[in-house]
Amino acid sequence: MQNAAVAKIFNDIADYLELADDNPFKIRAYRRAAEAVATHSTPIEDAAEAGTLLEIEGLGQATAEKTQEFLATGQVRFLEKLRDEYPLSLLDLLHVPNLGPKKVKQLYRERGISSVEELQSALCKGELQGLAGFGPKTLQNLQQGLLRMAEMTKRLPLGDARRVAANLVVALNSSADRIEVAGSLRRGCDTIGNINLVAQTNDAPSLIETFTKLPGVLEVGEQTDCDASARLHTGIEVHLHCATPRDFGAALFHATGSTQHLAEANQQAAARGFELRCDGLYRNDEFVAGAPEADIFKALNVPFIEPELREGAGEWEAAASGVLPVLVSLADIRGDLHTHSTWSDGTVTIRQMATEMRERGYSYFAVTDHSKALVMANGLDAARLRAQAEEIAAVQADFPDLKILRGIECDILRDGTLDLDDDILHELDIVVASVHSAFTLDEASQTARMVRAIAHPAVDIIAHPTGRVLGVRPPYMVNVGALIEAARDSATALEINASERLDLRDTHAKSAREAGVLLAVDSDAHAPRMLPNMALGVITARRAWCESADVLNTKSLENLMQWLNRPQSKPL
DNA sequence: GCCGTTTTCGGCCCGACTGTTTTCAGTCG
Repeated sequence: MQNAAVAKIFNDIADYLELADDNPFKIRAYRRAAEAVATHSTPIEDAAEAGTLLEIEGLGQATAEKTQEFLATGQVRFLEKLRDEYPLSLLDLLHVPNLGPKKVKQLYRERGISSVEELQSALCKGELQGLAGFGPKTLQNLQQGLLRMAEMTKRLPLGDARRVAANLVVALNSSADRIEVAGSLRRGCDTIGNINLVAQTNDAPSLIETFTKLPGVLEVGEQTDCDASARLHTGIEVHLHCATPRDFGAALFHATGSTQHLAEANQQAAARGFELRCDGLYRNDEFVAGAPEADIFKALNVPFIEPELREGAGEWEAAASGVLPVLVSLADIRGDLHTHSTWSDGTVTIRQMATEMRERGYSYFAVTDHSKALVMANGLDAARLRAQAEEIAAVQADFPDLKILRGIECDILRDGTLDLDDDILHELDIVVASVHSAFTLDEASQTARMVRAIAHPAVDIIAHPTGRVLGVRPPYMVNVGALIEAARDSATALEINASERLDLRDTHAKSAREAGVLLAVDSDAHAPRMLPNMALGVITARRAWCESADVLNTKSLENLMQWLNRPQSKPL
């Protein structure tokens, strides 16, 4: 499957054209082509072979030919020519926050800066002082941008890490009896520093050799008889630990962590007269349990603690006193309350989305396109929103078992008022409200703004409440505690946005749940390929100790409709 | 560069914000 490789070609071309200050619509066309290829559900080489590339929306004559050329020769001459003009490392500079194509080009032309490292060095040495357009504030912003980028690129977002790990497991599966993902990835942390794998095998040396020779491996680190580390081309480090059938469960338990959870596990074991070693649970030097992992909990006479709870945050006490939550699972999710269509910036029609939702087995979903303030996303005003109602009704007629809720993702304006008038909001089945502007307000203003929106009687859900995008943007400054209080007082749900954000994050979601605030786990899908992200949101909800009843969209349609018509205690 | 049609050209993605200016360029969503 070459879709990702072809998409990268088009994105690189778009980056280069941006540097060259080319026609912005041409650049957009390449980005669209990249998106179209990346989200194409079958291998692009199949379409190329069948001669149906032009049938893919977003691909035209030029991009189809370049796709063919890449598949045939492994390169695209047009891109090679662009590469001759600018060094490859220049593209990395485009990803520095606060740095766009114009300034990247200026830095390259006037200071010879062609990489992130060179920019860092020039900033440190004060070499950019006096450069036109680079005043003190800009230099400070660049310094902060570099810091943010360094922090973000060190860790992989959960979704990306899961894909990398899944590929590794597939690649190694035939060489081992069994392979499991462990570490922070198994616990479902929002970002992952390194990937831990535990394998069951009787031939560790040969598995380790296979592992270190995988095509994605950039450099091999330390090795022992049963452990190996390697850095992948993507920069992420992978640890492989080999265990025997006898101690596989203990190895998985230890590799899963967290450090705090393991420290408490040792205390718990000791208190019961056991000793927890790397290869199993012992009593008086006698092996008691080592596999499966669940046997260790059984021997300690506590219920199994789900990996998402293993953070040393009270899970051992809860287990010992029999009050561990029955965590929400993906199977509990009955619908998706935050999705987009071609009416705003989604890639598929309401009908196509409905088909996807039915395939996922949902009983309902909400069409929540952007509101008019988000001009770039072609946000809807009241007139278009009313026109959309007709299309929803028409599609609904063909989907008797799937309720399509009429909704909006309404912008919360700078002063906390909503982007649309009350009369149109009250016509809708569901109102999701969120912030897409003025991220730099101070904490008090941002909090007041959002609290005002939360208290609005028409608002049902606050989407991505802290505004972060994993690996892209940190949260804005806001008092989450105050948001939770306001949400509780007005019976407003807070979202765990499952795509690219994981916002609310686990700890905040836990506080919300403890305060009695309902959480909505939503995909915020702009394309069908984003629907499976729901799993990431559910993992985050599990890390927040959520049971099914804590999550709004586990409700049956009937109960959901009842909740949407709830009386809100606080008037505006 | 893609797309749709009024069909081989013209429209497509625009406004807010910031920092640097002294009337606006660059970046971002």
